[in-house]
Amino acid sequence: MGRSPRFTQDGLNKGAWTAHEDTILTDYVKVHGEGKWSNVAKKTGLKRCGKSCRLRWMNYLRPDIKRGNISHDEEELIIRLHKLLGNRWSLIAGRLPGRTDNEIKNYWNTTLAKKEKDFELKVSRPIVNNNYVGSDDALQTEKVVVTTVYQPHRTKCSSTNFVSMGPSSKNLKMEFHKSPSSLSKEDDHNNAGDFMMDFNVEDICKFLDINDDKVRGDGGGGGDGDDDSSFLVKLEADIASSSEFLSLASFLESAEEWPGDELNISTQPGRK
DNA sequence: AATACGGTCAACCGCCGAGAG
DNA sequence: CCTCTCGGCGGTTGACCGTAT
Repeated sequence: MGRSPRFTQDGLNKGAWTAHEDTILTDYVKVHGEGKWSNVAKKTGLKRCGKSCRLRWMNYLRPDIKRGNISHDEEELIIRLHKLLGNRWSLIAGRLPGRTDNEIKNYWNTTLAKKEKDFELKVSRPIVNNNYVGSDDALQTEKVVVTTVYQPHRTKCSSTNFVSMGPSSKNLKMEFHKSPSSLSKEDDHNNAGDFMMDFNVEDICKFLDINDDKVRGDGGGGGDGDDDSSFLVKLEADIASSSEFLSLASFLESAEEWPGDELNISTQPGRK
């Protein structure tokens, strides 16, 4: 696999790594640790650029790398994460211990991309079936309403999920309620259509690609709710739809347990 | 047996952001 | 500020391999 060895004009080796080169690099990292990759060539005589050394270590030589086929569970998780995060392979890999972004990217491009459409329904349905009893049509109407468990009022049926978080919250518990208009009598009787989900603020921020300092407010800058207006606006704008909330729930449900601090959350009725 | 073809995956490339000077 | 270096990321390439023809 890979590429045959070849040399650049500046004498650097390119292409496939040899076992001898792997040994040199591994020994170097054992002594000096990761980082300072540009020093590897200087200190070991290895004719590889720093980037190549880093890549080889990260994608192949690291001792914690998991070998072998992607399991069914891992595959499902990749699909769900990709649905959420797109081609952000490093983030996806971060949720799969022992797997590298390169490996997941390759796996996606060679195997999963074709199946993507087939999987879309499968990904969303387990959550629907477990927690969100109702027809798929109800999901499409984007009438999920979000409140927190700490302020157990239900917002009025709205098309916008609007949530504010206190400055030190790390986890965010949300209750998802099917909108009253889409609940059948039987659903209502069984409290079906409601489910609760834990969210981690950092992940929400990663998901939304925003700075979580704005949420926590520790060390100055963030402050209380009033200072977070920009965050709230973005949150409202970016994950207003129920489908995205469900996707986020799906993602975090599949992640490991989050260490939870006491929450400091309030909700506001949806606006729109 | 020879060839073509498509899948796989290690490795490279170019871009970008952070941090140091 | 500006420049430079480094590390990280996603996209792409290309050698290898198995299978079909």
